[in-house]
Amino acid sequence: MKISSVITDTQKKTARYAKALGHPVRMYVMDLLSKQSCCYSGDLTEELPIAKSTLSQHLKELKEAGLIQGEIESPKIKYCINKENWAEAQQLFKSFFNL
Amino acid sequence: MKISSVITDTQKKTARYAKALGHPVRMYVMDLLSKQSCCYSGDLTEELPIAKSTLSQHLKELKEAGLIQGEIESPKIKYCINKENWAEAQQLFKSFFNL
DNA sequence: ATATTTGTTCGTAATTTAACGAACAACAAT
DNA sequence: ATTGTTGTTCGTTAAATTACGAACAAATAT
Repeated sequence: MKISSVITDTQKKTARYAKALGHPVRMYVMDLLSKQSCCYSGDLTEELPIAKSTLSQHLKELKEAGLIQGEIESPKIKYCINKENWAEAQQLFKSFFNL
Repeated sequence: MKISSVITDTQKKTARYAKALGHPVRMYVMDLLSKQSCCYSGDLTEELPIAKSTLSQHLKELKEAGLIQGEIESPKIKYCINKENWAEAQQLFKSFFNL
């Protein structure tokens, strides 16, 4: 798969962010974080009707996509938006959608 | 407690569009269509280093997500952006990213 | 009538995603 | 030292995704 020749890095980056946002739970989390920038994983577990292990997986994906980062506040973990990458995603989608 | 009770329709819709855009090939196609609104499937086959059957699958997904629609211009098929849904997606991401 | 062009569908295979409960690790509180 | 809280990791399962070539269908061109 030599997509690299035709598809630009920008398109690949945008697709990567889109993929991370392509699930209702992850969209919910990012929607929340875009408004308050931080939240506790425990709060999400209470709100969302999914197993904590499932939530953990979704948070991991958002982390790997670079959209969030976790800060340890024992015994809790505070999840915050990754401002730098969030700004990048913002810019990418802004351009993509001609906003 | 179902997902439907916590996660809004807006979030689900946005996630659905995001998912459709979450692949480099589909991002490439939509990026093109956002600029010229229509294109021939055959042109894409030439440009992209993937089998035509694979491309067909990706186009089908974009169609099912409501982002594009095909018009028969025998023997070719002209793919066009679905303006109504594209506008919706634009709006959804605009709100989501606070643009 | 036959061949060509165009794109979808079929059959298949490998990989990824999504979900759960159980087990585990880290740390606080008792 | 033991208990409780919090969240990750493990093991498993089912379903979806991605990809390909071959076969097919529809329409045009020869």
